[in-house]
Amino acid sequence: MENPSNDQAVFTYFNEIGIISQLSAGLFEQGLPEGLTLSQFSVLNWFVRVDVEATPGRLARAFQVTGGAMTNTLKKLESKGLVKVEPDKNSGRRKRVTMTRKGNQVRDKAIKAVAPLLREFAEHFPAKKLKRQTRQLAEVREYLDERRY
Amino acid sequence: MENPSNDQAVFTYFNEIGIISQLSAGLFEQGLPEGLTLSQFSVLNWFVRVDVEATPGRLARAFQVTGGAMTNTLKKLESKGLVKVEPDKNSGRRKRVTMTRKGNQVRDKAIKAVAPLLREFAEHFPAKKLKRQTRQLAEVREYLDERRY
DNA sequence: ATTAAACAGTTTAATATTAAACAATATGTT
DNA sequence: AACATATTGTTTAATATTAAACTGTTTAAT
Repeated sequence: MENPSNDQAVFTYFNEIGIISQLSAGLFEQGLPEGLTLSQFSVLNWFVRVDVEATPGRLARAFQVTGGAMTNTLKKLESKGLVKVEPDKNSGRRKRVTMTRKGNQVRDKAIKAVAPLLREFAEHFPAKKLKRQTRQLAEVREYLDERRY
Repeated sequence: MENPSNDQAVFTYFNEIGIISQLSAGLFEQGLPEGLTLSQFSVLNWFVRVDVEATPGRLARAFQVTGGAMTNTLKKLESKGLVKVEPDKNSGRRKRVTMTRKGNQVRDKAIKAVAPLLREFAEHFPAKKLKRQTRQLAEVREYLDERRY
């Protein structure tokens, strides 16, 4: 063992992250309407924040999930009438995903539903601190993303 | 909307955490021996770091998972001969979980297997920075833990 | 033009997790 | 002592995810 205590520090770090991921996802989903999962909500939110249309592959990459997982998420969203999935006119293998009006409404409803939770959290962890942490986390996320094959 | 940009900051924060959790778990598990999952390894590691024996409930609480999840994890570990699960002599409803010698060996092997990954990570993110972040994360984790019902 | 390789998306089987129902045991109240 | 309640652990059904196999389409090389 070259430096086991450092190893332990790294391990503890990821352990904390894992638990927070689990707890926060649970808290979020409790509040979401229409039986939305966090993944489903995230896709809806993406359409507001990033772009009005996407391919399944682009979404899968954006959320770091497999294509299969995104297929499943989009199917659920489509069956709830929240997104529309059409063949791409320019390419026979791509598809074009867009959010429906209902999708937009449900997303707004979801935002309102989780707002109190977010506010409460923001009171305990001020925006400045949070943003600094987010930057640090983004570095780690980018590193891990590049690190995998 | 009272303060949507703050809401978005909180959401982004948890989003980064979720992705890191996913990526790091994946990287970890790729390296682990005996087909160990991260959960299984974490339990073995716990026996080295925290205590030599435990009840299933104590472990479930330590890792913030449901009892059912821990039952499953312990069954897998038991079937691999890495832990022993016995009835508690003092209480008919509790059980006593301990790590076997093989469990100890496999844990050491696992530590060695992931060490290069941890070292590489530690080079990019120095211990001091990491520990500061870990403290901040622990605050958030504790808050979320108390926050849920 | 053929053919091989890469790419986009889906399907399948396996699995870890959760919530809820359940069984067994212990604790506490009267 | 009897009975209600709480605790501990397991089981069950549902589900989100992954890896791998598969289908269809596009691109590139010869």
